[in-house]
Amino acid sequence: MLLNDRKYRILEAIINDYIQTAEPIGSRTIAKKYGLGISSATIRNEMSDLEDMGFILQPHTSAGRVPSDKGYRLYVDSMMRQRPLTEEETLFLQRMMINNFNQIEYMMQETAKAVALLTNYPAFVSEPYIKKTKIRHVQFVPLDEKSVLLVLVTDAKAVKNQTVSLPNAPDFETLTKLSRVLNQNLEGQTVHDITRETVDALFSQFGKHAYMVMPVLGVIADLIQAEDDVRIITSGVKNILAFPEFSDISKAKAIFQALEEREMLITILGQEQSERIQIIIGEENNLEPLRGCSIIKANYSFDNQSTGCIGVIGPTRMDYAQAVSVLEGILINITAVIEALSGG
Amino acid sequence: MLLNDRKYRILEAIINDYIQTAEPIGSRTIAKKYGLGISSATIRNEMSDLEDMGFILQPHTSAGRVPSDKGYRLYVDSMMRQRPLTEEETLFLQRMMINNFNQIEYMMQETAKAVALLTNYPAFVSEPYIKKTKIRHVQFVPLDEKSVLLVLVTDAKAVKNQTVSLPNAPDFETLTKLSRVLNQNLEGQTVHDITRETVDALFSQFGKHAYMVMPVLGVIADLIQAEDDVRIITSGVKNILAFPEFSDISKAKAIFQALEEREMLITILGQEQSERIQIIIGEENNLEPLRGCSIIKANYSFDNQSTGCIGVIGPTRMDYAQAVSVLEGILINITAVIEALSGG
DNA sequence: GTTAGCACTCATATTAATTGAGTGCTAACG
DNA sequence: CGTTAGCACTCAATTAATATGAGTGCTAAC
Repeated sequence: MLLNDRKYRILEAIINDYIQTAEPIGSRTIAKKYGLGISSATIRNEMSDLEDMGFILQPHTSAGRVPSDKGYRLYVDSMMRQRPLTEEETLFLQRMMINNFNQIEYMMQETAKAVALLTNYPAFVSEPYIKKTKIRHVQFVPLDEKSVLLVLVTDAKAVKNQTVSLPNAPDFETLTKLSRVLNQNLEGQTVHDITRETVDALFSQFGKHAYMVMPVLGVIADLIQAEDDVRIITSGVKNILAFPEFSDISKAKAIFQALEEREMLITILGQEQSERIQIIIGEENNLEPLRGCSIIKANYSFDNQSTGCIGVIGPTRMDYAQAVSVLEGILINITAVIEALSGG
Repeated sequence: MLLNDRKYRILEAIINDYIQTAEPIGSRTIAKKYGLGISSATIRNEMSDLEDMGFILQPHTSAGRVPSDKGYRLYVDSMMRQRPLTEEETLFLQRMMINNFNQIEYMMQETAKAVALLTNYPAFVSEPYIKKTKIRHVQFVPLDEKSVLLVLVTDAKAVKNQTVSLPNAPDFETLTKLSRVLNQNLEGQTVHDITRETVDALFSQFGKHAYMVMPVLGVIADLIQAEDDVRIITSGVKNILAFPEFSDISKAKAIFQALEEREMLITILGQEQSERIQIIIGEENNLEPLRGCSIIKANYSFDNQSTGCIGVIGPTRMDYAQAVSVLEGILINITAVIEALSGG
């Protein structure tokens, strides 16, 4: 059952208006505000049809109409108009990314902040996820008599470091040698690649420093383990307070609660990653605490191997066009920056 | 004008009750709930006196009484009873600190989280602050053909790293040599200590890799600069939503706003650091957006050189005893952990 | 000095009345 | 036949009127 042009335009007016005002909208208002050239009575008839079709609904008999999830779905699928980012916005994003390109954690943090700022919705970003992180380089850095810093660079160029406590730490020269030994044996491997033979080799090549082998391998395993966990960062959660939908403190609290729970976020992010940008409207997500919220997420990938996603969450009445535009802009710019920096 | 025992006990009852219920309390309730052995009429007379003295006040003529800032001041200065942390709480804190001792940033983050969790108030932690960070160790770590990772360890054992982009990066051997050169020239210095002579020396000792000197020094300067900035981390800001004082969304929003502004936080933290634990009640702080809030902060120091503070913020009616207990516990445990790890 | 008793105050809760945005239906119109 | 004017009807939200009750201060008696 297709919508005729008039119904289509009326629905469009209702949704646009509701996204802006959060108030149910009536026939008379539509007639006055959106010059469609028909009377309010006609609009009433059409609205009655739209309601039967399930695109809009009435909070109560004497109120105006409000878009339903199905209505929003139609909207995002076929009537929403995206706008490209302004030059300013693009510049802002690019500058941020270039500044933080080498520190993946800051980059995520800053990206989340940027998205929250540009959309005015709470934003979340999941770190690039690689199934099996490989060791690209390990190196000791002297710290003091009883500890050595171990720096680990992964194949995704993430840099991690952790102190290894030892009864007494070797000097700079020795550490340099040991660093070389470590690299010769471990470079290019995942934690699971490390065999008994490798460990044996390390023990013998470390010579009188063999006592270091196990602590060091432990730290490496920990660091990679931590790297293999998906990290999720949120920003601007307080933005939710600006929407009348959450003027009831208990609802606001529920959102805060939800966005603080890792499990919840992972569930959100986990859903299929096929599309470039995915929109989950209202009841389409089946997480109890997030009923009445919509989620927009953009899946990005990195070197064709690590993937992650960036998204925002808001009331079902959120400004989809705006949010999608920003996320789209981020995707484009991430790609651009990565290419410029790694390709150039 | 000293309070007699009876007035003292009545005031105590009022404050304790108000901290718990957030409702003005009347004479009859005090008589019934807190068996002081006197009638409500007597209590009324005493309360009238207490009001004249400025310890309590009446929101309106026919309401009960509420403690004034002056009342709270008396309370925290002389009638509040601290309780030691439970064994569980202590264990929780110590475990957290030991786990994160070597990664100062995580440690701060986790400390803030812990304080927020134990007190149920928003918490903030400022990073240990050293006026002039000294270079303890610098080292190159190979990354790829066009970049080298620079790892910097400061005298506070903070580890920082940043990629240096170069037209073509030297190999491992060379980097090791250059690392040594760098250390010989820079160890123990602050950024301001670096003289023209030092730079000249680097240029000549770097030989054909002299082109690296300026980029490297730039990165070092940046890292130390960033380190010299005070960082402040907050956690559990949403806890504020649990208090009826902030059930008005706009007030909650103001707090969120305030705690997101670095400047504001620095002002809070900046105030005199003489006392071990400092309590700022209501109007005693003169930051407009935080009117009606109290702040409790604990100043810690680290190796007698770096200092910072940990605090919570809440309604003036906050549970001072509880919050002070937790902060006191943290101070004790920080010291204990530091001594155990560095001394042992 | 303490307390019972009473008149008084005033925020809050309750109820009632009013308003007005919005609907659906019907009948007339081009 | 599709469109529209008109009208009766609905119901959340606003306003006004009223009642309630927790609390006070004061006075007079114990």
